[in-house]
Amino acid sequence: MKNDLRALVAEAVGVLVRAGELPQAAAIEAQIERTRDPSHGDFSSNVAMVLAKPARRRPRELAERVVGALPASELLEKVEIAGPGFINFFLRPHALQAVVTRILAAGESYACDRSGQRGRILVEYVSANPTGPMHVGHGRGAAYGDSVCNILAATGWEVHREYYINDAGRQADILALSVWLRYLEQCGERLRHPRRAYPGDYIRVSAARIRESDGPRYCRAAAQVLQDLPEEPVAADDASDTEKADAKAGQECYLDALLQRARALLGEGFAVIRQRALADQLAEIRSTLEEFGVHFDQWRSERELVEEGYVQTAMEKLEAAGHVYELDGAKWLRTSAFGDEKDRVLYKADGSATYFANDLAYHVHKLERGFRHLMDVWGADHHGYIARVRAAIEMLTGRNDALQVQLMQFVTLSSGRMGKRSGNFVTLKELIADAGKDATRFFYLARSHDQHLEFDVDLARSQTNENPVYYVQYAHARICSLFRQLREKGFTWDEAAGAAQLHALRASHEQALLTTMSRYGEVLESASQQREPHQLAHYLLQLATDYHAYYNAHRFITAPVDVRDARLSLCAATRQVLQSGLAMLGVAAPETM
RNA sequence: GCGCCUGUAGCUCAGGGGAUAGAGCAUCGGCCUUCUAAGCCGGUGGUCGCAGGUUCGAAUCCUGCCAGGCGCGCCA
Repeated sequence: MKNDLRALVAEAVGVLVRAGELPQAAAIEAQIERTRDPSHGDFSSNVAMVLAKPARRRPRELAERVVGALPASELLEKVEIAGPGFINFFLRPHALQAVVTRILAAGESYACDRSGQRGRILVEYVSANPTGPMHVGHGRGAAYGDSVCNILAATGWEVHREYYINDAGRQADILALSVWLRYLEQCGERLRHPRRAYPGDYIRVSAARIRESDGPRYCRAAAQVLQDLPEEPVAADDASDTEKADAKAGQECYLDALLQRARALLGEGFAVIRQRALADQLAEIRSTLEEFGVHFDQWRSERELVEEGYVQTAMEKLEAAGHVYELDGAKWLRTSAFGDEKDRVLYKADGSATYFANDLAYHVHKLERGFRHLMDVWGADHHGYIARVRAAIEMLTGRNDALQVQLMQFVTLSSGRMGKRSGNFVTLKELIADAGKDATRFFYLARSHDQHLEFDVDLARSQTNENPVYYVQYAHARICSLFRQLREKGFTWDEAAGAAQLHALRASHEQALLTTMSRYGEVLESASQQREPHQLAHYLLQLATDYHAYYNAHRFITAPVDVRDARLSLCAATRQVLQSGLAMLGVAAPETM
């Protein structure tokens, strides 16, 4: 509908351009917008005000000319010029009513384009390290990524959803070490758990599982483990910042020494423990995401990517292209030549690859698989990482527009629910168990991802009218209930009669509801282009508001026969849009509440 | 110090060049013998962080401050 009007205005402007009344290039600026105030019609255009200056004419006078050049359209009731030069379009009631027929005919595919003709896009999201349970920050990226994918897939994109498993590198080693040290504890050895090792109870669980299945095979005497190792440095509470930084660095060194010792004492056993520990964490992550209704087409292992040679190939190409140099024993990538603020290390002085080296190979591999568009969903703390990945992609493919990164701002929990001690944070699983999948997803998605999110746990878990997610779900359930009542009372909804009676839907509540429903496609498209599911969440709240108001103002089952079927058609169409929109957010549309 | 995000009603947030700035919660007052009151109707409440600038028009764009968050690793 918006596009129809845009075409009309463009045509009128074209006529004026050809008549020499407007400059050539001006036409592109024309905008059509929904009005805020119904007295301004359904849509308005600012074209006359925008073109006034280049045309050297007064806005209202120009508006007259544009309106005069407007082709006839059966969509329009009237066109008015108002305010400083707005052209306001009033739709004929029929144009609005027809949306009901279109929705009911299209069903769940209403306003959707599932052709995939816009191209293939690979969306990587969550990708939480399998070194512990998912927390509430990961949940935001999961809900966002999943919903954006739903929206993209409904607006012409062929979407591939991927989770990158960071199962190589130092963090995975530290996980393994942490599990092993707990395992030793459970074998009766007395060791102090390192401060920078993973502290959570889930580490003990993994350790116990290994002990149960493999027995004491990996047990070594504490004295042997700690032999010749220095004390772990500790900074006092009142230490200066530099002292604390020194202690932290020392603790990392201590951890590295322990890692080396673990490898020496365990041999192949260390890799076994690491794989077991990673598998445990990954299983926990998978089950959490399953509960959250988040699915992936592919889980891609960093370790496998390395083993399959993709990193090696990428590094050779970068070296061949002369982008790599050595300094202080490390291999560096000249990313600063491609917009990064400094060069980055690919291989550390100890010969091991950085996370960045593997990750850039992964991104290039994504492009090689035929995805022209890549989207990554990251926490805002990874902001500084964007430039180097873009730089690497550009070095290897010549493209600087391939990767779009969406940053999730931080999540905090309301009312002091944040766990204070590390390893004791609130997990996503706990949040879902507490507030429910639907409320959790809706709360995440109702806020712009650009905005720090204060998650109101008490509100999300409350089963009262204060909780906004129920407001939308209730509108859907209410309509379902209406049709149940209809059957119970021996009435039927005659859809054909409803279609023929649509002209009866002229009440202000009906007009408002019809207008909101006709916006669905525009909102979906905007949410898709902006990658902003929260637009859809807000739209659904508005749609529910319009429906509840309508429901309270009118009767349906007991309405006069000449309007009853039309009203029921309107209700059925509303239910369809609610259901489709909630599906985009991954929130259930219950039939009863 | 540099980079990114944010500052809008008491609280949580939409709106991100357009017409009198919106919603939910909170608060105050109405509406259930009739299809779910997890609902509806109405009232109170805002110098859009501050100061300049651009524009016919600025909460929105630009600059500078102020405040908060997050980064600035041979961690991932």
